[in-house]
Amino acid sequence: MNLTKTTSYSLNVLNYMAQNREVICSANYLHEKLKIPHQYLRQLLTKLSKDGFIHSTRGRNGGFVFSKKISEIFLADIIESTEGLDSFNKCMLGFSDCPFDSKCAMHDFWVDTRERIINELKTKSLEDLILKK
Amino acid sequence: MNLTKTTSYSLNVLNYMAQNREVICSANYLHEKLKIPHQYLRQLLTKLSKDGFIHSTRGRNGGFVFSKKISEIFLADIIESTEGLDSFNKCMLGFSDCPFDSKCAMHDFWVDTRERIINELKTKSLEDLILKK
DNA sequence: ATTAAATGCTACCTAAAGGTATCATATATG
DNA sequence: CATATATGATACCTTTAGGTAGCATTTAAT
Repeated sequence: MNLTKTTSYSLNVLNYMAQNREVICSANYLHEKLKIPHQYLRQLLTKLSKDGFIHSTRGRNGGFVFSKKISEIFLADIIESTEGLDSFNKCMLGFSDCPFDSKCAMHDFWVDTRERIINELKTKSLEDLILKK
Repeated sequence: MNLTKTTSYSLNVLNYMAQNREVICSANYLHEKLKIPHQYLRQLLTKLSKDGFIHSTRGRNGGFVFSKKISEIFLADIIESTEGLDSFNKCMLGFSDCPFDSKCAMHDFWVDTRERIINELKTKSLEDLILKK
């Protein structure tokens, strides 16, 4: 009942970059700061580039910067790109014969709860995560 | 952000048994009814026996029956036995440097939400899942 | 130009979840 | 008793998420 490690890594990276926008972050730099496995981190960064969150520059002094305003990057967008949000649209108990439309004993509870969570993730942007100093 | 397949299988089995308490369910019978992989299902049933939810009888006409009242088996108990409930006690975003006690931007939201979920799972028993006919 | 330091790409490795096969043991029934 | 049908136990296989290695390409600094 939690986000995948890969999703947490991605959120962690983008959160760090949001808190430190003055620096161009290379994979190596982020690896040292966040202790995320180096090569795996590089794959994630390439994916985040392809998905349009960040932009890469190659060569010496290269690295990654945001390709759009951090107030326009919502947590749901990031989660969607790494693991999808489909799990919220299913029966909470994972019953395949219990389509989300029908009413199992958990239905009303889960409709309400998942709406709260989805809403939170869709409205909370990276900017909202910035720590007040 | 969902329960593991193994947990869903277990919930599905116990839910079926709760709805059909008149029959002694063999692994083979449950396999045919629920389409859960036969041998994997047998492992799960053995585990559910060891964890005290059900009781097995061997030999011809053997199978599984509940070893306690289904009003005393809560969803949280089942989830705890298959995948644990630890994930609820961690930072929602999975940040290892964000202990759950401290306050990241998701803190208040997650404290509230996880309490609702945990409470639901701890108070909903298998009896509560029984379909009114 | 050469080199150092960066990303792009891609093939491969590892660990864990999910799933299979099989032998041993128990028991009801003919 | 023999047999069919159960579970117990355990070793092994498969798939997927997570992680590594290394070559090609790009670019800044010397």
